[in-house]
Amino acid sequence: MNHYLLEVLSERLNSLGWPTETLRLSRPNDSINGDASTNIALTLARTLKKSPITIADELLSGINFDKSIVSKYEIANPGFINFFQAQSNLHEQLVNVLVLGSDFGKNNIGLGKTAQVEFVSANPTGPLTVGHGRQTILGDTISNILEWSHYDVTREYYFNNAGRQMRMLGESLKVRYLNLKGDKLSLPDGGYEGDYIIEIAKRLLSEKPTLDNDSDIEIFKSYAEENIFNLIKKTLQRIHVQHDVFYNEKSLYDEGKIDAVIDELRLKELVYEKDGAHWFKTTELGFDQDRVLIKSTGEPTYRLPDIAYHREKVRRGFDLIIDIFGADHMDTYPDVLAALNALGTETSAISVVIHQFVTLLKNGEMVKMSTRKAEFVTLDELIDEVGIDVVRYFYIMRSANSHLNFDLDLAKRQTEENPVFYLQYAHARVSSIFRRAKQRDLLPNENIDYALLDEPSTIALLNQILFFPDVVKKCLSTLEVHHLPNYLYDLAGSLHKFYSDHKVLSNDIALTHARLQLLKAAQLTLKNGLAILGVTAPESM
RNA sequence: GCUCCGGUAGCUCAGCUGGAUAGAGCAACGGAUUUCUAAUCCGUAGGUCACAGGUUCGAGUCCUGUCCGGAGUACCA
Repeated sequence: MNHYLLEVLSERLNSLGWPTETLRLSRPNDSINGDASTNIALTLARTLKKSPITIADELLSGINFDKSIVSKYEIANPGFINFFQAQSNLHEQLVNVLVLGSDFGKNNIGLGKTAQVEFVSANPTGPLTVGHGRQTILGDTISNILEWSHYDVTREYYFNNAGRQMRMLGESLKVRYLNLKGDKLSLPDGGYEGDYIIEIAKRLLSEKPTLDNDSDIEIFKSYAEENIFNLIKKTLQRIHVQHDVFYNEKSLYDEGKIDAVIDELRLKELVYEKDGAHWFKTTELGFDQDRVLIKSTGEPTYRLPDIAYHREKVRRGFDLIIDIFGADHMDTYPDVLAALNALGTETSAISVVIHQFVTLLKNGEMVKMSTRKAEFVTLDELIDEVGIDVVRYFYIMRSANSHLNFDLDLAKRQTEENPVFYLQYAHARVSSIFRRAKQRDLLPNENIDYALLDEPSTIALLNQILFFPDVVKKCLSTLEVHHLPNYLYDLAGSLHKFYSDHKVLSNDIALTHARLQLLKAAQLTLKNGLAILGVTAPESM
């Protein structure tokens, strides 16, 4: 109906010579105000110098609405125009949903386009923590939304296995290894204290028992890296997150991409030397302080490879490039974008999604998290406690802009009053009805009398179902995926309400068939939505 | 100091590009089950949308300022 309304309304506005820019339709909060509403008369009042009511009158008087689409319209104070959708039109759309089936909710916005989503990107220094979890699920869900919009999506994990951190990791493993052999060495300053290092040391000892203090640190480093990466990948696999590309920062060095960036920035006179370090003249680009690109030790900071990496992403030709960062990386990307712009690289394809932190509450107290000090709860532990579905749902049910309070104790004990179960239960209930229907040989009927679907909670459910594609589009355009779980929760609510209002399988065969069609649509919408979230839609619970 | 995010019911949070009487869940209280799964449904109660100005027909939503909480402001990533 909305398409139709926008079309006839703008046509009428044009013929009156009135501006159409502010023409919008919205869904009234209260269905008493119709199924669609426009404030066009209010917005035109000023420029036309007429009362909104008069404008609305004039506007509507020249339109003959198609009765099979718009059953009724009215002008409401102070000047809204409300439209009521014809039920037959609603029922046509229901049929359409059923035809689309598992494609219902998809759109073609990304058809023929490519997208790259970079997320997780944790360096292999320790297992994924509860903190990484948010980004992991956020990135994967955004990727799913993109795929639902027919983008060709590359999920990418960017990592760095060189530098100070990794050396420290190697040192830490070496110490733990030698400890196992009886050596009383203690961890270096800033070493990794986690027990997982000891586990890896044990494994290394059994595989290569002859290493000693003089052994090449490289052996320890690469062994630690390999083991930790396997750990990370196993965790990702558990929650069904699969990256297409693991991009090693090192390749940027090997292929001369890093040198190219610094050379070109130097040519632009945006780099200077001070105290033995190479500085990026960001003040010249509008920032309040300059940044180090290459430390006095000769090692680049993360900033330089980040610039090279992003430049490379743009070169790879993606139509859409999405970076998922935690709030702690807030400061890094403006510099990177500024550098790219200075280098003449187009940055309009790049979007950055910043998510706020996850605060973990344990026994009502905040747990401080640090990988190095091993003060953290791993993502694996969380999955063990609450399960994959709950983990995936919890991480994205809230806006990425808000801090996420993850109360561990609550999450553990809450398994029965969890929103995700509310959703799944709705799906299972419907499945149960279909099992019963099958037992009674209520097979799909070709002549459905959709006009029988006219009770309030039925119409409400149908409207809710039809809203799904818009929600997907909203998630896409805003990259805020929490709208989806919120929507699905409401959908489940409409479904539960319908369930308690109406018995589906009854002696009224015609009505039963009509309701089964509606349920089929509701079920597939839930299923499609849950699929985007990566949450299972159980047949029974 | 500066940059970014948040401040909405006792708690955790929604609130679509400004719209009509600000909504859920949890917690509290009351009700519904000879019925397709009660992990459900219905009802009651709970609000100065941090505060103060501004913009306009209209502001939780936009602008300015203040206060509170968080993140950053590294030759860590």
